[in-house]
Amino acid sequence: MNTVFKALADPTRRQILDLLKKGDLTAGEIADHFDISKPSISNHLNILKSADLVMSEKKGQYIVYSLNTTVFQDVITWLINVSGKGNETP
Amino acid sequence: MNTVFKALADPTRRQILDLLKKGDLTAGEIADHFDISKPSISNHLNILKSADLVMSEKKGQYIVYSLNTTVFQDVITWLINVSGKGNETP
DNA sequence: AAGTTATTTAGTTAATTATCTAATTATCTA
DNA sequence: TAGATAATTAGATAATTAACTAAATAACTT
Repeated sequence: MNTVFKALADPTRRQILDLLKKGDLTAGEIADHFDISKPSISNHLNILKSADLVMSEKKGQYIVYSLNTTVFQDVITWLINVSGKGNETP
Repeated sequence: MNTVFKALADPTRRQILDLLKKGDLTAGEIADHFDISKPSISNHLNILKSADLVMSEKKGQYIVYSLNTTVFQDVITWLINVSGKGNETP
């Protein structure tokens, strides 16, 4: 859970997720959207992958990244739980 | 928005939010739950306050902290948007 | 097989962050 | 008002993180 929050705490990584929302992309295509070196983007992708927020699949010479939407639900649940419920005066 | 994600990216701060979910607490009461110095907790509270995740109110000698639930909704919305919608092949 | 392209790994550096101790400010009580 | 308690601010240090360049790996093309 901490890994996920840490991964989400960087604006570049959130932008990457925003890009992938629109469709799958190769590592290179993702890097092209940023003014950051490819190795740095590679590192960000790794962090997102470790947090299970994205998946990667090798397609020949390319590596295609895509969103893994399942983990988001856990974060949403935590947030709803901490913010929404438990506030009723019993 | 970045401030909020950064604030949520620390386990101690998330624990503080979990505590406040159950009810308001003074800075000292919060610090008592942790093995960390009071100044460190004070710093964490400051970060949570800057992110508008908590509010503080001076009650005499004490400062009472409480959850500010409104900001959580923005984070939830972002997460739902990035994970849920936009995946339909149009 | 030699060269080119895509991506990652390794190693380094600079910036940020979490923590600590010590000192300060403010409030309460005897 | 003097002493005790609550919380913060200040300043220092250690750990983490984001970024870079250079090198390595893997797959495609001619």
